[in-house]
Amino acid sequence: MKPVTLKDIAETLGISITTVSKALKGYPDVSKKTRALVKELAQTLNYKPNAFAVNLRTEESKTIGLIIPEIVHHFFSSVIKGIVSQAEKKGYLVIILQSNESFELEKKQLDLLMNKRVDGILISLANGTADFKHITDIIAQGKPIVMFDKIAKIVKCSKVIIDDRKAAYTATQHLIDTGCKRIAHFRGPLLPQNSIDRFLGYKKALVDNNMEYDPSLVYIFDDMTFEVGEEFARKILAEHTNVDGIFVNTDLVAIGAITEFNRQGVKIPEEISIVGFSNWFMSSAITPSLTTINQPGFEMGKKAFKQLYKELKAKKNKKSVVPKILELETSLVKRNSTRNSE
Amino acid sequence: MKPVTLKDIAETLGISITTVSKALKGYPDVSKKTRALVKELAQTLNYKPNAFAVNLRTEESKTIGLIIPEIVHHFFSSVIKGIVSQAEKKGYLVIILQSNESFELEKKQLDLLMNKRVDGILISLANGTADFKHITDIIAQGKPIVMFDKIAKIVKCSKVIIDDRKAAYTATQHLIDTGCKRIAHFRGPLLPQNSIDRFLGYKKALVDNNMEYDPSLVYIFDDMTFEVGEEFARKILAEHTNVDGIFVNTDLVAIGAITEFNRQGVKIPEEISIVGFSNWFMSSAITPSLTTINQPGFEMGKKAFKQLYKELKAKKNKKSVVPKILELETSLVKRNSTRNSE
DNA sequence: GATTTTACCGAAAACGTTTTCGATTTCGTA
DNA sequence: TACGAAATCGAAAACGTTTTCGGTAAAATC
Repeated sequence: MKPVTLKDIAETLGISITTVSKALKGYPDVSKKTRALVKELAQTLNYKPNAFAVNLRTEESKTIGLIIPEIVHHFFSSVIKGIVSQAEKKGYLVIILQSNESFELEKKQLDLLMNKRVDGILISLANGTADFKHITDIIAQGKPIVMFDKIAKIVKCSKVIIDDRKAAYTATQHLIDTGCKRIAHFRGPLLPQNSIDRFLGYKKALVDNNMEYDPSLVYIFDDMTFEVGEEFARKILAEHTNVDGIFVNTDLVAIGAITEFNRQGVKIPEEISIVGFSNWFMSSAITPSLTTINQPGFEMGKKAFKQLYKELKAKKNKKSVVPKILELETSLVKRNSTRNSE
Repeated sequence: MKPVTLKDIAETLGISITTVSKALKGYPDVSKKTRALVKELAQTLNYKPNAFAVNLRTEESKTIGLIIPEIVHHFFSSVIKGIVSQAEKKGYLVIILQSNESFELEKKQLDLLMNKRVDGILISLANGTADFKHITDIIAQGKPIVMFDKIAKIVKCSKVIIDDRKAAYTATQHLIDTGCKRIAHFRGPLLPQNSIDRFLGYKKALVDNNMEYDPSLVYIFDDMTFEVGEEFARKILAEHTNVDGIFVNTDLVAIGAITEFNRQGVKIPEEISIVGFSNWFMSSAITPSLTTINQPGFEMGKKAFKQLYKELKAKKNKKSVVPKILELETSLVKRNSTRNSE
């Protein structure tokens, strides 16, 4: 009934606990014979080291924490998958918590993870997070932490991101290249860096092409829902009949807009061209299929863990690490919601 | 630098470690005065109990494991969210692993969790899992485990499910009630219980209504993708021109089919009515919106954890638990992919 | 045969907590 | 004053592992 321990093996073999431990861990100072004996008995008794004891002794749990704003979200769940798959390969398990886009909750979850003494932390910031003391405190304690996607530029730690500004620039430029003259932007919330950068990329593309930047063409939404896309599509039709292109912060909203335009008989891309962001799998399914920016979530998760792993290793060897910014490549996926560029 | 321990507090206060521990944990045999002193110092020193030591001593980690076939999936990510949110309320953290619908991986992940000595396990079986020794072994060891969604009826443990057969029956009956005379079924893989039950519900509805059950109208798919929906829609049009209703195993595939029918100019619901399964949020977004069965993922996650929690408590009090089958209510969500029932 | 080297083993401390149980002090009451 | 009860405290064991360090026995060297 009780799980078998080193002591059990030692006693039945008439040797010391020390030797058993060393035999199992491949220490050189134990004879071939006893090593074989120990390993065999451990096998037949189905011995599994008590993780709690190992944790206490080694001061590490081979467990990392992950804080994410929202689990039910295609992009984030892809990231989770990337993290979990990579962590598993290196023998790490991952504890998931959700901040629900709340700063307060984010702090609380971080605290939980620290109390559990996870070896390291992966985090994508909540939209509302503007104060970073909870993060810098952790860094000060020497606990490895890496941010991804929704990051804070000001905080000194490793990050894995995409170049939102460049990607948004590319998206907007594509609208311009395919003949759009008046381009609106469905922007995300005011705060998170992504949202800001995508907006800036949009704006810069306009300016670089000598097109007027008109603030009234920027629609801000807090909730990234399908319905918001529908609503903004209606607004555009009502308020700006001359708009012939829209760069949307995220695919889901873009698809909502497409649905509404379809319903109203507005021709895409002839009358209005649309570019989304994320390359959600539904964007190739909708009619017309959505031109969008591919945002590699799975890859981001993998890279984020890999970086954290490096820092965990470094910490073990008492080496210091210089924070690293990993920028993943994005690409424009041309589909049928924009015209052909000649 | 080093985290503060009970010893640190004891030494600066000139009392024993025992008393400090008792003061913090509210034992009655410590005076108001020292209790206050200890608590205050603990506060100012920001003392956090070493989770590793607590784990070792108490033989529990306040951590549970969760194994899921696929993280990037709307239904499952809803379940995850339900589990995590509920677990957090009770002070539990959750470790997520993914079986990738592989039996071998499932076994391996279960092993990992057992080695980590999680307090309990939540699992939704992989499609390929037909042998359950890895599960019963765990039950035999007295570790609480509860299954959800994709379960094994034969295994004696608590489960939280929906009545797939009944829901499928309702869905099919709705097609019949709205005038469909020849109803096809896009069925999931052969193995998992859900897939079987939904098929059986479909079949029973036909028989109960004196309609012919025609095996050639049942299309089996292994991958639940949008593309499969498109493909089967084409097949239906090619092979069975008289089909006027389809009950589809899952919304994503149904939406693929709708897209293809739209493309081909087949009128929904006039020429072909469609009912899906899951109530994925996109099913209200597509045109025509999809009539479907609402499958409460978040709720399922919550209930699954609650049941596990009960069993964890029971185990602590050395009480035995009788496995419980929790059946969640589903409902038919009528939308525009089926006709009005008069 | 004496000495050094090598191979092998185990005692013991340590990680930080929880909890039992016995010891001491304080208090109330006769 | 004396005695029992109540209040308060601490020593010590225990959880199971890892690792240092010293010790003994065997093998190698001269």
